[in-house]
Amino acid sequence: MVMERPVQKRTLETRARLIAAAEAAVARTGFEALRVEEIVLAAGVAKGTFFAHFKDKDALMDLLIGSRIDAHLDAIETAPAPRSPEDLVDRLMPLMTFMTCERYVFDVILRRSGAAAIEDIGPIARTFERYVRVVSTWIAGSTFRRDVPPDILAEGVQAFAIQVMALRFCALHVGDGLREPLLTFLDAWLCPRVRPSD
Amino acid sequence: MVMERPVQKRTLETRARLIAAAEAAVARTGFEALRVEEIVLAAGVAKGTFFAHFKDKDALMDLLIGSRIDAHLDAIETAPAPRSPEDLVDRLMPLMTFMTCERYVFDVILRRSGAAAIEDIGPIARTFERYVRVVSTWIAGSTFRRDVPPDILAEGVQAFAIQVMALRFCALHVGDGLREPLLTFLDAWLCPRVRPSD
DNA sequence: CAACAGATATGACCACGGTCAATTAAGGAG
DNA sequence: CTCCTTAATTGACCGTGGTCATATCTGTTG
Repeated sequence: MVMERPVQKRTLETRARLIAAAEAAVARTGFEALRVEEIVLAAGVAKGTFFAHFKDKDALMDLLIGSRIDAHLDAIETAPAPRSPEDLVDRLMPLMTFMTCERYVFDVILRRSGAAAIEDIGPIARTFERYVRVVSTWIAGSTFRRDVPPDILAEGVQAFAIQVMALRFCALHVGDGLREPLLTFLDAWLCPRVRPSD
Repeated sequence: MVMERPVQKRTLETRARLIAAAEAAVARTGFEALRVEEIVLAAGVAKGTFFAHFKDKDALMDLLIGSRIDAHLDAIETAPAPRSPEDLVDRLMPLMTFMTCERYVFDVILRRSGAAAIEDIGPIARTFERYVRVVSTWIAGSTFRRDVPPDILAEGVQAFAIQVMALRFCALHVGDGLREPLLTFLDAWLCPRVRPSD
């Protein structure tokens, strides 16, 4: 007879130990310096066990980074509709600051923001959908332009945010903050001031 | 006495052989499957020699991919100003198709599009500047909106192009072409139709 | 309880990018 | 031509992510 076995308690414990060890290591040395070896040693399991729980190192990163992004979204999603592009930028700033805390983190985010197959859509990819949903809702309740649907506008906001973050790691533009350039784009995107005769 | 020695002929030959071997391998199996070992064997040099010529594997990829992007830009830069967003999309399509020919290629492009230090700005990063310059020139000669400077508009075009290409590798949107979604964005970006009273 | 089946864990092993002290070639000076 | 300095090349070696056949554990069934 076919028996569907529930996940063993042991499994959850091991997984929790791995994640805890990883978080601790990140807190100590940041994301980039994280080594699978290090996690496995701290968690007291064999290397192979790590890969029984996570498809690869990126999958763990996805989880850790994704949960931080989610925390940022939790903090802002219930905010009222922004009154201006400045408002919008203010809300997005903490998230963007986190996303650019390390070059490596930003790379992982880009790599994981879209998944090749439905079955391996990871936490980060989900946060990207959520991001668009949140921003779209804000825009729907705002006084920004109405000639384009809110979800398209929201995707545009995401595109500009990524553009600006990428610029931050570019030698030519380093030192420029995130805020000012993003504001330039969002102002033009959300509040176009073309003359009607044009 | 201080003698500045010119680069030896041998060096150029070795470098040329490495690049030729790499190009041949790419033609055979694509970018992703490229192995340093393979290149080095085909070129008849030791592994260490490879890294004497290229900082790392990514640097070679940067070169190969960058030169292809440049070829695409060569082909379109002298075109006259686009009359419509459709026109603009048409011109950008071949380049975008190349950039998304392999997931790995797109990843390299993203990773290399900005350089951490001035001294290691690579070919791809340069093509990104060139891209913006070309599009900016087009826009300056077009009938698109005038309330935002052409170079900002051009950077926006780049941001949307990247957004759309990223979407292409996303399971949820696979199958959507590049053209239609990009057109949606560029229409809203370049030809906003807000009512003056808004 | 014993026997069993499937889920978990193990660690030796591999693939591949990258390093570096040692070696060899190039070509100018005498 | 020989000597000498610097550039170029070599390949054994390393770090790290990832695999997989084997061993162990767990909960179930009779």
